This record gives sequence, C-alpha cells and structure tokens, in this order.
Amino acid sequence: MTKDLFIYNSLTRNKELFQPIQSPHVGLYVCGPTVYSNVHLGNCRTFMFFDVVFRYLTHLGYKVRYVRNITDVGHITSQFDEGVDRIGEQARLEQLEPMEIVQKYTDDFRSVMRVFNNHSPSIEPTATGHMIEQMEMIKKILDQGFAYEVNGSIYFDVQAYRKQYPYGELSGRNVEELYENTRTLDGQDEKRFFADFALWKKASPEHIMRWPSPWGEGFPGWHLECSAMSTKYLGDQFDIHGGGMDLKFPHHESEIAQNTACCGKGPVRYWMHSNMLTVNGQKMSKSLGNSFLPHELFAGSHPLLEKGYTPQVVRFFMMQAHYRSTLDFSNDALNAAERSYERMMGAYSALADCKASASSTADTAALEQRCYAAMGDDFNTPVLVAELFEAVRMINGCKNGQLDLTADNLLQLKRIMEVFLIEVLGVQPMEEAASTELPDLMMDAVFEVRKTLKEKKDYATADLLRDVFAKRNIGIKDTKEGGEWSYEKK
RNA sequence: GGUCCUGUGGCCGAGCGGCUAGGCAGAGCUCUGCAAAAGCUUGUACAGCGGUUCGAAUCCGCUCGGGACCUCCA
Repeated sequence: MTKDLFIYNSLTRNKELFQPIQSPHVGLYVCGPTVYSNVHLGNCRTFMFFDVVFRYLTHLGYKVRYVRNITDVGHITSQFDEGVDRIGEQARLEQLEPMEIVQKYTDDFRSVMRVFNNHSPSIEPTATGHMIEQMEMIKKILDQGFAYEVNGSIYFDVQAYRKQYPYGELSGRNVEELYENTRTLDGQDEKRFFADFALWKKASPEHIMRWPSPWGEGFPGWHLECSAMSTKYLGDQFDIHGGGMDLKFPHHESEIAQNTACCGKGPVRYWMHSNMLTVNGQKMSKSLGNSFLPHELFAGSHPLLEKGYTPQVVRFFMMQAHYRSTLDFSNDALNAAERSYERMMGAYSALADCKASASSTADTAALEQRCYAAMGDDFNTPVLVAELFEAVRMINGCKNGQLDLTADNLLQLKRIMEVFLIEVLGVQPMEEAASTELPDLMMDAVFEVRKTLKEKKDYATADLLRDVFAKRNIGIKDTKEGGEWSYEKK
C-alpha cells in the first residue's frame, strides 16, 4: 500500500513529495497566536488544520516535533515608532499587568484548543522566554553585515541582503514594486531603506514591556521570535513551516531573510499556508468586527447564528473544506455539517452491531487505500470525508442486512474509521454521557414496556411514552431488536 | 494602483483535459401501526463570450462578479 505524501509548497507553488530531512524525524513549526485577546474561529481553523498535519504525520510513523509559539510580546500596531503595542494597550484597557493579559489569553487559547480536540504541540515556547536567543540572533545578523543600529534600534538591511540572496520569493513580490506601492511615510527616518524591518526596537519611556540589551532597553521585532525559536528547537533547517496565508508577507518573508542572513540558508523545506475562514465572503478578522468567538458558537449567542453547535460539529465542518480554499461560515453550512456529523458518528457506533458474513463483494481494502491517497494528496480532507461516507454506507448496509461483509471487511472498516476519523481528523464521538450503563439499563426497561403496549395495540400510550422522553431531549427509535435511544442535541 | 487567488446544481464543498466526489436539503421507493433512522433510486452544475483540442468545469484570451496581500491579523 502506498502512503506517499505530497505537500503543496507555497515557496515553489508546487505539490512535492514529502521527504524529511532526517527521517523518521520531522520538524514542524506553526506560528501561534498573539495572546492579547480571545482567539476567534478563523484562528482556530489554522490550528485545527495543522493539528491534522501533526496527527497524520504521526500516524505515518514519523517522530514529529511540533513547535507552536505563543507570542506574548506586544507588536507595534503601526509601522511608526509611536504605535502602541497590543498587549500593553490591552493591559491599560483591562487595568492589568501586561503579563496578566498574557496569562489570561494564553489560558483561553489553550482551553479552546482543547475543546476542539487539538493535540498539544510538542513544544509551546513563548517569545518572552527566548529573549536571549533573539538577541543572539540579532548579533549574528549584525556580524554578517545584514543589519544596522540606529538610536538603540536594530534594523534588518534589506538592500545588503538582496546583494546576496533573493528577497520576496515566498510572497512573490519584488522590492521595486513594493516601493512604488508604499506610501511615503513619516517616522521612517531611522530606516535606511523603506523595506527594512525592525529586529529590535528601542523602548519609549512609556513602553511597559521592555528588556535590557546590548543596544539599550527595548523589545524584539515581531518577526524575530519565530526565527529564533524555530532555530533553537528544530535547527537551521527543518521540514515544515505553517501558518495562515495572511502571514506570508511580511512575517514569513522576514523569517526567511532573518534565518538566511544568520545561517546562510533558508530555514524551511516545505512552506504551508492555510486559507481564511470567511463570513459572507469576507475574511473573518478582529479588525473587521466579523469574528466569531468559539463560545458564541457553542452557545449560539452570536447574532448571526440561529443556534449553537458543538465543537466536534465545527471541527467536522472545517474538515469538509480543503485547507487552501477559503471556507465560508454560515448557518446553513453548519446545519448540514451537524447532520452529516451525526450520520457519520451513528455509523461509527453501529460498527459494533455488525455481523460478519462468509463472503462479501465490498472492497474495503481499496477504500482504505483511497483514504491514504486522499490524505497523501496535500491533506485533502474533504475527499477523505467523502471516502469515509463510503464506509458509512457499507456499515449501515451491513447493519440492515442489505450488504454482506466478512470479518476481515469489518476489521478493516473499524481500522479505517478509527485511524482516519478519530485519530487523523481528530473528530470525537458525541459526549459519552448517553452511553453509561445505567441509562441503557433503564431505557431497556422502557423498550420492554413499549413492546407490551404495542402488542396490546395501545399505541396512544406507546406514543405518550415516546413524547415524554422527547420532551427531555431523549429520542426513541424503534428497531427490529427492540429500540434505540439517544440524546437529541438540538 | 501593484501582486495573487477565486466564481461548480437550492446550500456547503471536491475535482483542475476524457471515466460526470461527498455532505445537507428536495422527490420517489423499500422497511414501518405512524414516525424516525437506514438502504436504494433520482437531480442533465461548472459566471459569460470567444479560442486551443478528437474531446474543456478543467488549458488560453477577453468581459463581468467575489476575495486576499501590499509592514495589525491564523
């Protein structure tokens, strides 16, 4: 069975066969959040997708080191010196210490990641915890002649860098065009060249988050931490770097420049960028004011939502679109995802009830191969989901006695569902609350009573029993063997 | 303005030269006291106009619509 993995590399704009630098080890770095406010759903999409990358690589047998940083140094909100930093500003607003803001929203981020069933990264380093590494990197870049100091600030020297290395390859832009399209700005006098970016900024007197450095008190530039931390934990060159598409420029472009200036070579083999979550066709973002917070979604409290959806439904919803496509967020789409999730999970639990036959015409081996092919084709989760629905049809058919499956088939189906649905996509079955022993025993008694009532043709009472449970959100279904029941998550 | 992406049936979304994914919703049938679930069947979609080709949703050109980035953003 072939389990080749092809990854679309943003840098080369091609799908390439994945070959780790040092198999079986794989280094994966993903840009994490800036913890100055609650993560919204758009952020979650990216992290959920790279969680699937992490899960699938692990499933393939790779020893993955997954590093996802926490940005806990506030970046400047404008290109000007007088811009405020986000964390400092939020600290003022909430009347807290900056590090209290960091703690609060880091906690929020982690709990949201958990409810969405994301695995924890192998390492989750913080920018403030790596000041020394960042300063060391600045020193190296200075030594190589690709940066200069002005007034206690250090800037990356794009002009000098371009004499030796290409700049702008990832985002596909050239400096001349950039220049034409950059408004002439005040407050740039410190820079030698408009495209230069800060590696270190001198802190103004009112700036709270500040660290001593060889160049005076200040704070690191916002691209630097990722370069410093990826190098520290994954080495000069590592396999995969991921992030949202909106980070391509300038963030990732600058990372490449910093690493190359520092170590003489590009840091990343495969660049991966996930596309945006949209609302009514527009990018979900905090600044546009159209972002959804996870708890608003679960509770259905957002004005644009008719009802709430569980985290697992949302995850399943996200998996039905390819990561490089935008995904539009709407009630209709979520409702469809909810129904399909229920069907999928219904089949998953029905697997246990399937009886094996002596012979079969179903080709579960081919199905399994197609699942690997889907994931191997640049993590094509929507195609994988389509294949899983093929498994659903087989399982339901078998359960109804309309399709014969051998014991081998059933084993294979079980493996497909467990590997791809549960392990790789990371979608969990509905809360286990409905399946503890006691409720099942009690419900068995209820089915017994209903059976008797039906035998006596007392349908009114039988229906009453069903309605009484329906009022408590417990659904009852008749089956040949007796009955089934479930919590209706409506 | 520059660079790039995108437009698929009622809705969401794959596919990216031939074999017309998948889900949700709809219709019919089977099953059923009714219903639900499930299974089966069903839907002649690829923005428009040209072109390339034996053959195009898929390639090229133009037109129209939507979006992203161009130093806040996952």
